[in-house]
Amino acid sequence: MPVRPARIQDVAAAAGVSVSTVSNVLNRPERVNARTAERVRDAVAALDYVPHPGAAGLRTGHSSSIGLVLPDVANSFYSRIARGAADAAYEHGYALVLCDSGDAPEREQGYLTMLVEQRAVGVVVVPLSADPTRLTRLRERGIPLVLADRAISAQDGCSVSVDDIAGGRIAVQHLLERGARDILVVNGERAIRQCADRHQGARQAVRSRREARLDQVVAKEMTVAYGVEIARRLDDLPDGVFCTNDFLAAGLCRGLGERGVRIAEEVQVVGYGDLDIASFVGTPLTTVRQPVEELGRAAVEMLLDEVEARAEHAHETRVFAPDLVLRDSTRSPSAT
Amino acid sequence: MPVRPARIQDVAAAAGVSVSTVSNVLNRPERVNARTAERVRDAVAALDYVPHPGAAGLRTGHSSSIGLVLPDVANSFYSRIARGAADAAYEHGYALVLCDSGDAPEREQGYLTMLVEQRAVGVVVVPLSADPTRLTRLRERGIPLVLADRAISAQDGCSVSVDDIAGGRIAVQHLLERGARDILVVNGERAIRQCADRHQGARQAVRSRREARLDQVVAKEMTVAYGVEIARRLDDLPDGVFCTNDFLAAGLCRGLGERGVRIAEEVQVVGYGDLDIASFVGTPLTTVRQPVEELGRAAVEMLLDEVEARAEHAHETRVFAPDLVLRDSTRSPSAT
DNA sequence: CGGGCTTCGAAAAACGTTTCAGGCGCGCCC
DNA sequence: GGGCGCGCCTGAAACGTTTTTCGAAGCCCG
Repeated sequence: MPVRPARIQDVAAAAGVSVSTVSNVLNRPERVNARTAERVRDAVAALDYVPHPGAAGLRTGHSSSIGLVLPDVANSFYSRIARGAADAAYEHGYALVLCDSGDAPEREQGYLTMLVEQRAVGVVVVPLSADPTRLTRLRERGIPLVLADRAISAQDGCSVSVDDIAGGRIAVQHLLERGARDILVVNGERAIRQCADRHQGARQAVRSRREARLDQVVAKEMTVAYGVEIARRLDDLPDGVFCTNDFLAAGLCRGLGERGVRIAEEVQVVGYGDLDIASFVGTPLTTVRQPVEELGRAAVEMLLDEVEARAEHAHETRVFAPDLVLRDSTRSPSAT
Repeated sequence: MPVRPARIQDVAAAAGVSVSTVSNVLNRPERVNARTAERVRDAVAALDYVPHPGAAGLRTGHSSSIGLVLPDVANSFYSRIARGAADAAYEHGYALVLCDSGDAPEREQGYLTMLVEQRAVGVVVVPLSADPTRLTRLRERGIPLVLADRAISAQDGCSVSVDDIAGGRIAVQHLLERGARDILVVNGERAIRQCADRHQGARQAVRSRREARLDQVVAKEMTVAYGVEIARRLDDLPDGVFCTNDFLAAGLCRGLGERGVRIAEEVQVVGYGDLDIASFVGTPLTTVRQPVEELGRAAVEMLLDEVEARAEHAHETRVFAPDLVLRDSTRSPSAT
C-alpha cells in the first residue's frame, strides 16, 4: 500500500515547530537549539521522513546528480571508469547517471541534452570523437565538464588521462633491462592517439641505449587473431616484443607458440592494459597496468571540486602514471 | 558565461501566450491550435528552452529516473546488464542511476535509501544476498521493483533471470549428441544457485540416454587456476566435460593440454557464460551464451510497464533461455 | 438573429523545499 | 528599570512546472 510519503510540513506539525525550523535542523543544525533539534529528529524518525531533493533543488538551483557519458559500459576499460566514478559519487552523496552512448554520436548528443534538462550538476565525458565542439552546449549552460581519456584545453575544463607515453616507455625499458636489444612494437593504427603515444614512449626508451634497435609492425585490428597472424609472418625473430594491447600480445604468444618459439626464453613479450586475458593466457603476460578506476574517481572528484569551489577552482589536467605487472612472459624459468 | 536558463515563463512572454499554453504545447499538443503551437515552438527554439524535469516532477509526483543497483559494474556480467538497462532507459526517456554496491550490503542499503530520497520511479536490483527483506523499504514506499538474476515471490514484483537448468541441459545434450557418454561436470560450490541449477540441467539431459553417465567434481573457486588443477588430478578421462563457467573450462583445457590430451578429439569441453576468454583461448570454447543484455533491457521494460500501467500491471517472472555457441572444443578437426 | 456548443487560451493553485527578513522573549548592562 | 543585543524561531516568498477550472470567442443551426 503506497503510503503518501511524509513531507517536511508533517514533521513540523509532529514536532510542534515551523517548517523552516525543520529545514534548519536538517541543513544547518548549529542554528537551532539542541533540545528542539532533538524533538525534530525524533519526529523525522517517527514519520520516516525523507527529504525530497528534487524540491530542494528547485529552490537552491542545484541538483544532486552528475552524468557519466561513455561509449560502452560493457567494455572493461569503461566499466572500470564507471566503477571508480560510482565510488566517488557515492561517497560525496551524488547520484551518478549512466549514459551509454553506444558509439553513436547522436546518442551521445541526446544524453548531453538530457543531462542539461536534468540540471545535472556536472558531467564526466569519455567522448566518442576528438572533436569537442559537441560539448559546447554544456559549457554554454555553465555545466562543469571533465573529460576523461582525452585532453581538453585548460581554459575549458579539467581532464584526466593515463600517460600512454610513459606506458610505452616503461614497457620497453623493462624489455631492455631484461636484456632484449632487438625490439619489435606490435601496434594498432597510428591514427589512434593511444597507439601513437605508446610507440613514442617505446622510442624514448630505446634512445637511451645505443646498442638497441626498434621496429614496428602495425596490425589492422587489435585482436587476438591479428596477433597470431603477425607471429606467423615474422621473418627474423626479435628478442623482445612490445604489443600495445593485450589481445595482440595474447595472439602473438599463441602464434609464436605454434612456431615452437619459447616465450620469455627466446622472445620476451610485454602487453598493454592488464586485461583479464593477460593473466589467463598460457604464459601469463607481463603487461602495463592502467589505474583506470582511479581515472574515474579522480574525474568525479575534480568535477565536484569545480562544483563546490566554483570561483577559486582552477582547471587541471591530471595524468596518471601506468605501471608494470610482471608475469611469466618476460621471466625466463631460470630466473627467480 | 553561465546564462540563466530560460523558464517556461520567458517562452510564454516571447510567444505572447500564457504559461499554461506553453505547457500544453509541450505536453498535450492536441489541445492547442496548430498556429499557436508553432509560434510557441519557435519561441522555445529561439530561447533554447529546456524544461526542468525536477520542477515538473515536483508537480506531477513522478521523477524520471530509475535506479540500477548491482554488485559490481566492472564485472562483465553486470556491466552487460547495465548496458541493456541503459539502452532501454534511454529509449523511454528515463535517466538510469548507476548504483554499484561493491559487494557491501550496507552500501546496497545506502543506495536504496538514496533512491527513495530521489523519488526514483522504480528500481532494478541485482541483489547481493538472497534475502529480500532489505528491499521492503522500497516496497513500503510504493516504488516498483524488478529483481534481476534472482527470483521474487510473484506478489512482490517482477523478476528476470536466465534459465540455468536449461543451460546445463543444452550443454550436456550437445556433448551427448557429439557422442560423449562418460560426462564430467566441473562445478562450483553447490551452495551457489547457478551451479546447482546447471548441474540439475546436466542430470536431466543425461537421464534421457540410458547408456550415458554423469560425474561431478566441485572446484573451490571458479577460476582458471582451479580448472588447471582439476585437469591435472583427473584419474580416468571422461569423453565429455561440462564446466559450469568459462574460467574453469579454460583452465581445464590448459591442464589437459599439458597432459597431452587433445581437446575435442579425446575430450570434448563445454563452458558456460561466453566470456571473452572463451573465444581467445587456445582451442576456442563451445559455451553457453546467456542473453544478459536482454536481461537488463527486459528488467527496465517490465519496470516501466509497472510504472505506466499501474493498475492493470501484473507481476511477471521472465526467464530467458540461454543458447549454445559452437566452437572448436567440441568440434574435432575431421568434422566440418 | 440568437442560443448553445465547441474550441482555445488564461489564471491560479499546488507540488516540497530553502531562505530571507523579521519577531519574540530573555538576560545583561548601564 | 529600561534599552539593547542575542539566540531562537516563524512567516512568507520563491523556485519552475502541471493541471484544473473557467471565461471568451466563434461557429452551427434553428
